[in-house]
Amino acid sequence: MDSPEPSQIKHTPSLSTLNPSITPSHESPQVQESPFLRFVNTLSPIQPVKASHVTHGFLGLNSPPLVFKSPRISGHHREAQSSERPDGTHLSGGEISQPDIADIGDNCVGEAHGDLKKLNPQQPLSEGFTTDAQNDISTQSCSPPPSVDKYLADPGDDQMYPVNLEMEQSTDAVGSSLTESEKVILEVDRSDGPANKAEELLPLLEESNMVHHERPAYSENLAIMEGEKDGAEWVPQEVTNLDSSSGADVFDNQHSHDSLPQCAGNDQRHHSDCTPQLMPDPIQDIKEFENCNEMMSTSQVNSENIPQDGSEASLKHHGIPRRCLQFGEAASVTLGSNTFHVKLNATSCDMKMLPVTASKPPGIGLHLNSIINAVPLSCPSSTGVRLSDGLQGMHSKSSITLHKVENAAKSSIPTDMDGQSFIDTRNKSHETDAPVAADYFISESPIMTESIDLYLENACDKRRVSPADTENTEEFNHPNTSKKKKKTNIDDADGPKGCNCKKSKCLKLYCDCFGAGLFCGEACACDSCGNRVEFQETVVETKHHIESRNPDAFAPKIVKCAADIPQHNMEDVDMATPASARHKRGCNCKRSMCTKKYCECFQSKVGCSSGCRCDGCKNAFGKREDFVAKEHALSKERERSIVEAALDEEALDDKLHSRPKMVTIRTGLLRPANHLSPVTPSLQCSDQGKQGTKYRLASADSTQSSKKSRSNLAHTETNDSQKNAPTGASSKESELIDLPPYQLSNRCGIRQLSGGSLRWRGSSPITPSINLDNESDGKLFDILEDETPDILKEASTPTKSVKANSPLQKRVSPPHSHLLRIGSSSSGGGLKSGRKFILQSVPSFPPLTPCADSRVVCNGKEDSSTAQRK
DNA sequence: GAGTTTGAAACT
DNA sequence: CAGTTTCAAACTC
Repeated sequence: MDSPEPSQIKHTPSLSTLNPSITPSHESPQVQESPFLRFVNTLSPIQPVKASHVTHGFLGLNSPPLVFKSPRISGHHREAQSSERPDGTHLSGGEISQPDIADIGDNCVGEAHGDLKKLNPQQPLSEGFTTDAQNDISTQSCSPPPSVDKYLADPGDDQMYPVNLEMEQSTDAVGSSLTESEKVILEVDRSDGPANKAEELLPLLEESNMVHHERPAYSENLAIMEGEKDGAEWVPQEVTNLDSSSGADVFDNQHSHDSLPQCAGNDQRHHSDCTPQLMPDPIQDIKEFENCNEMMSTSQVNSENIPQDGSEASLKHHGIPRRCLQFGEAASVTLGSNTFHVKLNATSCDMKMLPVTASKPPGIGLHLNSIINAVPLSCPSSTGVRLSDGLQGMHSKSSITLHKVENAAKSSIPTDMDGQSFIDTRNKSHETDAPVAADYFISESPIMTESIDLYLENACDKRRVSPADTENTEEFNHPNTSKKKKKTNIDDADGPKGCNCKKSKCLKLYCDCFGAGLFCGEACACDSCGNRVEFQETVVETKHHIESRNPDAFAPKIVKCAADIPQHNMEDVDMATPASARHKRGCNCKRSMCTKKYCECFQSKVGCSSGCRCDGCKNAFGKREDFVAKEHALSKERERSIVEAALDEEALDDKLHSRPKMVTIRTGLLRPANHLSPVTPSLQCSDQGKQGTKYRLASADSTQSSKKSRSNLAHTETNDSQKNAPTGASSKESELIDLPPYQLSNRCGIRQLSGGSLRWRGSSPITPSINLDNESDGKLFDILEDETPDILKEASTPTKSVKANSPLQKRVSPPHSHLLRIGSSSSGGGLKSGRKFILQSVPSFPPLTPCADSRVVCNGKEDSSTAQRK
């Protein structure tokens, strides 16, 4: 009781603030009296119950203390909770619960209020309160959690609610009695068993607290349920009332099933009406729950969620639960158990789809795994996607783990996480992507780079190590993952292979592990390895040192955009490279003829490109000669199309003004983005950087830009000689500066992209995709021209979505520098990730991007230089 | 498993 | 920037 007041105080405000609707019930009598509430009260008790859910949720919300209490165990735990419960309604379990229950049973909602009021003079009880009171009563054991429950875990929560309802009704039918409440208490302890199981199931890292809260309530409910069941069969009746379908079976099921998930499932079934909860399958529930947890743990919840939830409890804890809550709530809102379930899934799906910006950062840490998973789905376009993907991955993982987990203890969960990494390792794509993902993270949060790297490394280690570790991971275990695979590794199955460094201490790029940004692990057979977690500082320093010399040192060597490059791409097809990927730097093979793994291109399973300096290239994935020839051909075609387009536009100049985007190629040819269906040229970043020629694109509004661009015709094509020379474009850029704001904006976008190479994408030549060259960075956008078949080459080579070959294979490391550059380069928009940018017709780009800024951006040199330096 | 070959990375 | 050396992986036997 002591605690309740403070808790109440705390909670009250929060509640009111959070949900006006909620507040009325508990503390604001004024609100309570609202006609609506009255009406509700007048309604069948069932409805109030529904309301109760809400209230519970709030109560739970209100009761952060509960969270703190969580560690407590069963009986005491409960009491403490009850005492702490914010609402006066939450009287001490013994005292309040009994009378309350009696009241409820006898009087239903309205009367209960009075009783409750009496019981809790402290709090102003209102009619609205009654509903709450019921909730509280029913839940008293449970009530606190509701909010918590919701936040913590959907399933659990869901379960709780239905149970509560039943409890209430049961109490009514049975007739309230202290004895029952006592029983409940006693049984609660018993119920702990199941609850514990549930906890085990719960993957939450921190869940313990949360779980405890939920447990007691849940356990109590179960206990009550059981007790009542035993005592009387009313329960089924009640159930039937609530839910025609489920009925007694549910109880039976609950009975039989101690595990939460099961119960939850049952509950869900039962309470489709009253409570949203509902995961038909306990397993699914668990999965969902785990997913939520994972989500939470990994992503740490969106900021958005937090406010909504308004949970007072520790953010951390709540964070996870909140995620769950959202899902749960959404589901609950929607309703029927089945529907709910579906929706829950749907929501999860949606979540996947959603671009969760906030989540990213959080996710970084954990979950490289998730990231990795995510990556494959959609190359690196948007973090949101990744996350979502990651979520999916999470789901899959969780599902997988569940089976194991059910029997297993909590500890299993972490293993699962590891398992994820394993999964990743299996799939080449995943592995390869991992670094990419990391890159993205890095790009987005440069600060995180180091940590990210570590994660990656750790992940790698896990990969290597874990497979052996957990049986569970068997699935994930890569066949190659045996400790020292040195030479076993390989192509398709590329498992993580360890390095075998003898003299470099694994602190040079010679070391594949180091080069991939990974720590050496068990799989490595290196001597005097300095690339271990213990030596993080050294490793980091070394990395910095290397990057200082070569910013791209840790960038993925193979750049490819699987997603970005549509089959349509002539280049891709022509290139004959599998994923339309190319080695960033190109190989320098002299004797191997690019037919052996000595050749990085070959090893990466990509064709050689113009960037290669190989002799007698016979790369099975694409000969350099062929590549060049094709590029050349393509470039001509493009020119043609461009010219045509330009002509067309000229005719349309008047209209063009309205049109947002023209991409001007320095060749003087205008490319009407408009031609392309949506006027959106996609830009891709390509890393060829040093080697390749760099092309600059200037996009501006169709007419003006085109004109200007024409004036600017000077096309700067840089051959390999230009490698690092960011210089030159500035003068050209100046021209661009004059463009109207929106034009500028467009430019800026392009600039950000400022990739060196252009690439036409899409079936129609109209849609150009611009590849960003790391090196080209900030430079003016060069126009693709005939003269520059190389351009095409480049473009083809590295389309930007970075995809490294299996890191394990030969390295794919997160291109910090690369991404960072990009981000830096894009002063205005900050294209941090190597995303593909689509120039859309943005009629008037908000002046937000001041011309000056754009100009600055336009100066490729500066951008590039700064970016690289960064 | 030892030795050779190869080419990238590092160094001058 | 070119040339050389170092290094470790890839390859061969």
